[in-house]
Amino acid sequence: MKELKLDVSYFNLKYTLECGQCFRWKEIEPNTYIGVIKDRVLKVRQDGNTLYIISNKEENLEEVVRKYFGLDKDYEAIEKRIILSDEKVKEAVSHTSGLRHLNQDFFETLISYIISANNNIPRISKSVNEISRRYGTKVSLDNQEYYLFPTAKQLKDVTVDEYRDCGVGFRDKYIYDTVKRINDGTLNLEEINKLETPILRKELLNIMGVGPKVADCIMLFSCGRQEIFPIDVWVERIMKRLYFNNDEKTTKKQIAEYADKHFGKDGGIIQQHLFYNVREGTI
DNA sequence: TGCCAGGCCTTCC
DNA sequence: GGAAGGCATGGC
Repeated sequence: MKELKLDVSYFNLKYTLECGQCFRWKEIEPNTYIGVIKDRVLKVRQDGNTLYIISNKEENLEEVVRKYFGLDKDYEAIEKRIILSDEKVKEAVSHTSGLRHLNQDFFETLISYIISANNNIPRISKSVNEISRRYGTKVSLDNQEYYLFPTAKQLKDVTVDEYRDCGVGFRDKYIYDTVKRINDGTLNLEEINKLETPILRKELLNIMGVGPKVADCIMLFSCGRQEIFPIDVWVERIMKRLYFNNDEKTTKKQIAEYADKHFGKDGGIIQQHLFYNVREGTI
């Protein structure tokens, strides 16, 4: 099996894969992760400024990896720009330089973030993995078996109760309804992905189980809308503390307006740095 | 035991 | 359009 070797800079594999944006990567040894993406399984190791990658599928491997990890995006410029926002952002980025947005599959991200509502990351991972194990295509790497996240078509006969058995809880009916809409054509992800952000957001909000926070995560992590600033309980907490004098009465709307005004088009990546740091206790 | 987790839906005003 | 309550489930 051929190993792909790529030079990177302003890239940190650990921060990128452990910042909560993805649910299907596992660290098997320090700086080495195995994960399943859209159509293949990858083993990725970072050693300094080099990535070493093997996959069960070598076709277009470099292209797929570059796109998934955003390797062609100028993160040097992005980081140098965002640390000028203010001292708090600068402090956060100093702990998590190299954190990048992934470009994930739209459908998988949609379902994963429906599952994320009022949930915790380990359990989200468990549910997504279980849905994949039951209904996804089997692939193998290094004599180990993995499962791709299923397509909507592969899920077309799955019942509400069967989703419940995957550990998704009350979100079972939302997943069922979403899959059904995709299969009957009333929801077309490729089409809505072409829409301008405010209209795309509206379309996502029409999906059962998708509210403002989930819609924002989907747009940021799988639709390339880098200005989006999702506000979950962690981000709400840290924003209140850093920018609103810990005032309990601060609303999400005020936080969103602050982020839009001060972080602008870099909102998404700043949010990721804040999220990672507040959960680690480093800010 | 009770609270929390990358919130959302329904109901009611 | 905004506030309150319910919601599956596992970890702490």
